[in-house]
Amino acid sequence: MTIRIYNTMSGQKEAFEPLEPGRVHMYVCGITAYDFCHVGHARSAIVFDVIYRYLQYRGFEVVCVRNFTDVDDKIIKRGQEEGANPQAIAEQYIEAFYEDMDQLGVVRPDYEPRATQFIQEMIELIEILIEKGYAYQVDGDVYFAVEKFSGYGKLSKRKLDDMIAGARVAVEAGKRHPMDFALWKASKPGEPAWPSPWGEGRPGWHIECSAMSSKYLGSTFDIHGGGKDLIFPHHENEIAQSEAAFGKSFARYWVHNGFVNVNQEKMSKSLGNFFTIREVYERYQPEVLRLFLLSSHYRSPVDFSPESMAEAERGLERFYHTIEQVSELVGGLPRAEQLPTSKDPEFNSLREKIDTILTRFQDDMDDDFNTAAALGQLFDLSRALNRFQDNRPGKPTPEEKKLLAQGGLRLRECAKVLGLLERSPEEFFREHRRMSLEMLDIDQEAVEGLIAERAQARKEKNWARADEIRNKLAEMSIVVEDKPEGTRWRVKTPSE
RNA sequence: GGCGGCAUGGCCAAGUGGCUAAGGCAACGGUCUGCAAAACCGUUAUUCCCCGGUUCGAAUCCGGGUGCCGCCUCCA
Repeated sequence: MTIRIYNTMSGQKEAFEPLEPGRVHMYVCGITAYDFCHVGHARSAIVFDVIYRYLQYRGFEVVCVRNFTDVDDKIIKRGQEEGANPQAIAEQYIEAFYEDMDQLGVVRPDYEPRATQFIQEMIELIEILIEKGYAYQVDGDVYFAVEKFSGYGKLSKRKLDDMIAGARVAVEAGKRHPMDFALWKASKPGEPAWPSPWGEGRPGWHIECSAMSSKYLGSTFDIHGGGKDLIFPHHENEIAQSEAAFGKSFARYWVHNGFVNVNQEKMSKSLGNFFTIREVYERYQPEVLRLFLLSSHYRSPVDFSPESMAEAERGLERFYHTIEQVSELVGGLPRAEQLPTSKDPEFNSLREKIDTILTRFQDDMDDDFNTAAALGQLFDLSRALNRFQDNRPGKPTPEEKKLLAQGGLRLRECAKVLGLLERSPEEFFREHRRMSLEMLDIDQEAVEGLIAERAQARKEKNWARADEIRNKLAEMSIVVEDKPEGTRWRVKTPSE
């Protein structure tokens, strides 16, 4: 079975064959560091994090590059507004980006270059483009001449004529064609500037990705990714620059993630309907956001809402509950072993589920990284594990324990590829409780006092009193669970 | 105006030519429980926006319609 990837260039799923067998070179467009990241950025990061993890899981040696744009109009503007140096602004938001991403469990790519570290390479690239007649200089600016590149529009499926027809295109003096874009911009006083053959200036946005990708991955590489909104003009322009300069085809598979919506509309700065990642962390654990975002296919839009986040939270509780139960029963999860055998049909039914989970998971993931379907397989296994334990009220036999342990282990093995269930259940539930109590402003000791009081009442079989306390706790959004070994409690979040 | 995407049960969401249309959430009934909760079992789409067509056979392909969204300016 091979991996199939939807390629924006062809508009179809294609069998994935890297340029060099066993090795994958991928480049992902990162952020422009001028503000805190929102849920849309989180989606992109998570989608490509999962692709990165999965390709490694499938045995590829992956070299992944994700850039930071640390020089650009928005950063400069922000600097002016705050009276700060643009470089400091970029630094500050790159730092914030790492804080957000680390919590989300996004693995760091192999290389994370910043545009300003590659000024010389960009200048060299622009010189090649001028030499080859693809670019021209006007005063201190250099533009790419889109008409010279015959393939312009092949990724976004547009024709130059159509583009100018409907849209208002910035009329900039000196451009030969309205769609020509800047490779180099002359800097105004007070703006960041680097010396160049065309005078003091700074690079245009698109050129950095062409320069950095070729530097780390070669002029032709396997996967290029980013949000759907980058297809035009950013990726179209990258193709034009790179293919014009190197005379070789650029990225082989173009992967684009869909948007995060709010009430069916794209989450964006301009609409003001965005939630920063750190705002989300005030109410939910980062892992909840991750599960939510992976519950839909990466190319589909997802609607961000309290309801869907609550749903993801319940889903996580379910998974961790299963792992907790299994761990308690078998005493931690040991190493991977062969699955034990038995003649018992129930045993074999679970054994079958466990035996096939890895291939079922892989089949779904191979099909264009279908995380939603893959998660379905994991929920299915989770339920099977719960069922088996539920139907064995007595002590499990050593063989049964072994089977359950392997089931728990494999559940985690698959989840890990999605960046999920990497913590202990205790940690998850503790954190869940802590956040809920804080949000509802409930005192933990008060709750525990009432629980103890109720335990006493129950001991005396004073059910009326016990229920009275339980009702009181319920009003505080506390749900109790009486277990043979004692009473547990959890906080019911308002959205539940 | 140009280009592209989406429409599946109460909600979320897989499935893109053929076994009983995954899975999650919610609801209801049951098992368990002092009663609950959690967990488990069962029930909830003869049907996949509408109308035509192709086919032995379509949610899946083609044509038309309706609705929603995105890109064409910075954007993950």
